[in-house]
Amino acid sequence: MVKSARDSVADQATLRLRQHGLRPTRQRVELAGILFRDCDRHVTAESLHDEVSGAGVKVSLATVYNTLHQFTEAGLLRQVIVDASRCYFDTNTGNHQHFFVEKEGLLIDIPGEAIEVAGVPAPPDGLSVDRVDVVVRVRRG
Amino acid sequence: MVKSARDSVADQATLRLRQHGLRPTRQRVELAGILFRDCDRHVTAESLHDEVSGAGVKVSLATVYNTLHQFTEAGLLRQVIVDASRCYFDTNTGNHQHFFVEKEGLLIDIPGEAIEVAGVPAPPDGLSVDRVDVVVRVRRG
DNA sequence: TCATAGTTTAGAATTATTCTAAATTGAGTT
DNA sequence: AACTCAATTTAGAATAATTCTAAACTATGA
Repeated sequence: MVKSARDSVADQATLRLRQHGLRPTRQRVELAGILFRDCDRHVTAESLHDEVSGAGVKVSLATVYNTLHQFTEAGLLRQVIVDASRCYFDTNTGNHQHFFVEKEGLLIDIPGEAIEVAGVPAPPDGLSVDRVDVVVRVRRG
Repeated sequence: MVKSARDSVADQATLRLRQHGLRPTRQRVELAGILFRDCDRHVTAESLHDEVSGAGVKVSLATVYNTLHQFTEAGLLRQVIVDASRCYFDTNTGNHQHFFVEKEGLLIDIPGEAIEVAGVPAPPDGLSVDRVDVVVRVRRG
């Protein structure tokens, strides 16, 4: 029996999970496989659940939520807040910003080096800057 | 009977509502009075409902939601998206950005002239920029 | 005063998310 | 391979913010 491409994705995922102190369960390996096989993905819990279910894998929605949060804690994902009603997770954890097509719920990365935010005043006393998020809201047409 | 300060706030609110094609109902006048009496306020539906209720005025939460959206449509308010679970409304509709203290749900305005965002790439084909939002996430300490 | 379209409201419905407690499982022992 | 046990998964209930619905109310112009 030869190793399939799928096995290699799973192996990569398993390794990555172990490196981040996460036990590589079947569910986490499947989700990590989907999330990190390709680059720069933006998912919601629902969209990821649909995707993994569509691939014939049985993972509960609760586990998708748990896993997204654990991956975020572990630094494998980053949360993106652009919509009051949905929470997005981004596989790109580096310095970058986003275009957001509200109507379609579509996020597009903007390289961090491209954008520069100048003139941010010092925050009021007792506060320190955590990070600066830029959302470029765009629409068709 | 002399005119009270409260009446004058109500008169201003009434005028403003008429100017924007909104019928000045008791509820809308009360809410507009609270929102626009002072400058630069940031509210959620819940916080505004608490505030108006606390002032002894009876307005349903549904009406607060309706009113916030109508005011936004009319250009009297602007929505601010900084939190995945709550929706904020800002009485400052001009060009400006925000500090956000996540733990406290606190928004602080940054004048639009202060901040400059440079290097935003052209959006992908078929998309045009609606606006650019900057959120400076800050924390105590 | 009347008519009526616009508005308000209580409560039900919806949506995204989190919680709970019981069942299952991964991984290190024996 | 069987055993143990803490970590994980899960179905379904619970929560929270928001929206919807349909009936009651009200501002306004005739």
